[in-house]
Amino acid sequence: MEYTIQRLSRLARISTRTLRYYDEIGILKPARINSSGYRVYGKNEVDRLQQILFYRELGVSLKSIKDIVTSPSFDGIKVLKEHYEKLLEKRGQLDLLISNVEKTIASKEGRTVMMDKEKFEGFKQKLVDDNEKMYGEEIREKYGNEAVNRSNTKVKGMSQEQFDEVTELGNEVMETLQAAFETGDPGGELAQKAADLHRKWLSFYWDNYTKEAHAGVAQMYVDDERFTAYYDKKQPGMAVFLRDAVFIYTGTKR
Amino acid sequence: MEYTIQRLSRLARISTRTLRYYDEIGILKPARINSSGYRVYGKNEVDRLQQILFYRELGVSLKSIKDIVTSPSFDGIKVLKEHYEKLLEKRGQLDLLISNVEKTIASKEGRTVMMDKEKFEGFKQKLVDDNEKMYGEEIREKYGNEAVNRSNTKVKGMSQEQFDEVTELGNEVMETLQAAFETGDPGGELAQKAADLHRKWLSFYWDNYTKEAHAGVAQMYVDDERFTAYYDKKQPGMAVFLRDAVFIYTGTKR
DNA sequence: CTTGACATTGACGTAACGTTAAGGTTTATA
DNA sequence: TATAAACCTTAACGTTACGTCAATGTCAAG
Repeated sequence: MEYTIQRLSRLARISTRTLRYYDEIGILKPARINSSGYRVYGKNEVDRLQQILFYRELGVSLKSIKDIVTSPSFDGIKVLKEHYEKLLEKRGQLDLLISNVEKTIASKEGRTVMMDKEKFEGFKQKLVDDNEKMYGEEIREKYGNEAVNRSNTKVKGMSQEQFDEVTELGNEVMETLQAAFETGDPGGELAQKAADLHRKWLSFYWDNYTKEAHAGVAQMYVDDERFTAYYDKKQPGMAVFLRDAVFIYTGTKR
Repeated sequence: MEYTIQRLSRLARISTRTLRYYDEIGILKPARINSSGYRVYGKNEVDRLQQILFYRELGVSLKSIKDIVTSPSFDGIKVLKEHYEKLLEKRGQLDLLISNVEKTIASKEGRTVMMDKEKFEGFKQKLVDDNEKMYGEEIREKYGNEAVNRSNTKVKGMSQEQFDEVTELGNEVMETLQAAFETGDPGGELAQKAADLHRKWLSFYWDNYTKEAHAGVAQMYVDDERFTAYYDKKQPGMAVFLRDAVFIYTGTKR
């Protein structure tokens, strides 16, 4: 049995455009072209289309499908498993999203939209709380940074502009640090830039900066798991890398 | 505080391209353009960007976000709720997909890929089973279609080409029926075409066609909930509509 | 005065098709 | 047999939310 493009399209419940597209990208060429230039599909093509649609149904990209159907002995199961992992991740994200939307609707239904001002206050409060957790008695004693004592009040007194600025700076530190991390050299240009940005960032919270305190904090990032978790979030080993960079920056020897 | 494009981009952790794009599509214009043609953003823009990113985080399209942020009194909660429904549906589909992929991996791991031939046999067997369920003793008696007796054997004897053809025809019936349904007129051109296609489709299963049997089957679609469920799957009321069309087609009076 | 960091607009690329547009071919019907 | 209806072709733009050059202008620092 031979099929014109439309007959095949109706059989498979897809558009003719799709079939032409599949021809174009080479995942399903017609068996032959007749004298009028019409595409003619045969049994093999029907089978192949079925395979394609099967994988498509599973959400596999056409690029991956191409790999599957063009190489006869391709490991379809491997592709499927990879795809499966992606799907699970996607569902995790979706779940998170859904719960966020739920919360938002609930809070909006209760009262009017939280004002941005309030949001900022919220952010600031959170920062203070985090600091409180971080610069607890024990850590303070251990590293002796009396300068951090006034950190909290300083944050609370920040204007929104200052807050914006420090937020931006914090982002910059992370960005630079990530780029530096990829070079693998804590004494390199990028890493030193990151250390310098980190100093600037710290200066927002501290009244007076000293190399010793800076190095102390850097060491703390490695020793205290709450900090390590934060810095290693994106890349494991980042906290150690930052410490090494800061040590070099401040001229501290391990 | 005023921001250049890059400072704002770093503050919000997005690219400058994104900000230019938001300007382009009009969801976030800069406060002003300075003498050098640079974009200058102010406090209001920061606030607005925060809103935009908030909704973006929730997966809302920029088009919808535009509606939200441009009209000051727009009902953000309504948009969120609609979006929420979509998300739930999406998760449902995703769950289905995941379980399908799971099953596929499991079955592939057990034995080699199910051959297409086998698939067709599977489809055919399913069709026979469905028919068996549908044309059960009680229905047969009620409508007296002795012709459908041989339906099953006929299906089993089909070649793949015939099978393809009848599948296509079945699809066509549904398509036409849907289009006709939208016109709302069972006596209209489209509906009569659907009835005619339905006759052709039936003829694949029947040895001899009669108007009376055709009308009987059409009535059965309405009386038997298994059929009704099938035809009403896409559009409630479709079964009744098809019956009416077939009644007109066959000249049967209700 | 040069260099580097930053800014601009413009335009192509992405994934998987949908949708015209302009024009040839086959089939059905009067 | 003429013609209309149905079907085929390629070409090319539109879709989403930006990423990524390219070519060029501006500004602060050394």
